[in-house]
Amino acid sequence: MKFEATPQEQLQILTTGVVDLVTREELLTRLEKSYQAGKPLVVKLGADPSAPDIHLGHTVVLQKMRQFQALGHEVVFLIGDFTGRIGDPTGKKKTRPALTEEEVKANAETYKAQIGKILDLGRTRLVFNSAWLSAMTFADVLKLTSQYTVARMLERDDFANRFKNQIPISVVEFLYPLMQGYDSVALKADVELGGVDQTFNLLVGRDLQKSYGQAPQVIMTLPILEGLDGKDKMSKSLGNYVGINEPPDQIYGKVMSIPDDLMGKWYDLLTDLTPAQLAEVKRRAGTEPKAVKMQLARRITAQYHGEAAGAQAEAGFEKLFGKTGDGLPEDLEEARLAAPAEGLSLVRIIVLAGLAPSGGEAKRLIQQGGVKVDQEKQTDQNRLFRHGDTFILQAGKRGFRKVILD
RNA sequence: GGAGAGAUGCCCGAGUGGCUAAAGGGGGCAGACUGUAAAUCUGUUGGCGCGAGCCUACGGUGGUUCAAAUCCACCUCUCUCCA
Repeated sequence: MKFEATPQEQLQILTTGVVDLVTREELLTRLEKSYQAGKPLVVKLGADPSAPDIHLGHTVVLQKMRQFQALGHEVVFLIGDFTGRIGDPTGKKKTRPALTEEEVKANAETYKAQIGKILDLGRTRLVFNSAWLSAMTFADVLKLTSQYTVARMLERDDFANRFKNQIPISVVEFLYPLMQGYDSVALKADVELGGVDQTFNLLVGRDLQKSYGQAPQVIMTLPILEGLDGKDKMSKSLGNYVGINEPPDQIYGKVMSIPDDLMGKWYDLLTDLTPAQLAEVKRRAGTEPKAVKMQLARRITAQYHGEAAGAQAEAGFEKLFGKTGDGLPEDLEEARLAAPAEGLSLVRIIVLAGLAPSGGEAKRLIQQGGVKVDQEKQTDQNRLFRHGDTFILQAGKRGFRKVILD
């Protein structure tokens, strides 16, 4: 194949926004060779098979993948199903259950549907590491483990800290980086991408490739995106994430709720503004933070749902929270509930409508003044509603339902 | 293999026989204030029940007791020191 961009141009594009690059020279050399031979580079990205919800944090790396792809390289999306199938003992009590083959497949499909919003699926290779890992014999594993020392393993921050603080480290955990590194060997990866927290694992891949007689992969790490709380990295388990599959209103609203200090970074990592535009945005952030944040929310929403949806989400937001709005969301989710003859209490309705996980929680919401029916604050948790009643129920800041009692 | 320490609610952590659904902190949620921001203040934070109350819960199992997170036995797991 032929490449449009010269190696130098490619290098320029690919290295922007990258935290660590090991090494720049190697990358350039590979790009040159690939350019001359008309042979695309193999670019690897690994994914956890058990958490198929792609969120904005993942997109930082995926966007880099797309750049490689757009330049004509071969991107490989690797699903680490092997570890998923074995189960993960590190979680102590809640030992992650081993995923079945069906679950892995289902998750892979979910991934596909989502990464398709960013990558060109037709030119993305989807692979499972069980393909080679499950075929390894114990002797193969020993050979693999003999390539690394405990001291080197303990270089990883995570391990070093736990070791120092006397927190258990399972021996299998030492195998994970080796497995991940071996994936690079199996794929003959030219480049591996990951978040900065993956640096150690990516470096292991380099070492192993050398051990197995391959040229070591170039590694590129990208910044970690903080989640909605502005403190921790965005992750599903912390609940501070924005999934790219979420409805427009959700995405818009969630983005609006991030701390101001985070706006700059989100602009950097999640939008494709030019450096000049970014500078302008950051300058304005100090004086008109709300407008700048709304623009951010709109842009991000539009990326996954289109411009129209972005604009609509913004209008909905204004209606809901703006000074001129009526405090109601644009699209109310309906909850049709079957009402018995004696009626249904407010508490039950809140639970049945899915606005609270338990009756106790619903009562709390009412007691704390967080529940409204048709915009009126409710104080009687036992208030009865009957067959035929229709009203707008609000529980908490964000929970709205149009309730219809049949 | 030997000796010792430990396992408590989402997390950290107090609690050594009843007053303990379990102090305190963090986090979460709600309210006030705002820009669904931050900061601050207040409240709340196992489940069921309108309620009296009932159920579940302090690593696991069994036991002592009118009564156990607390005492005993065994088990599981973790850490430390020695070998």
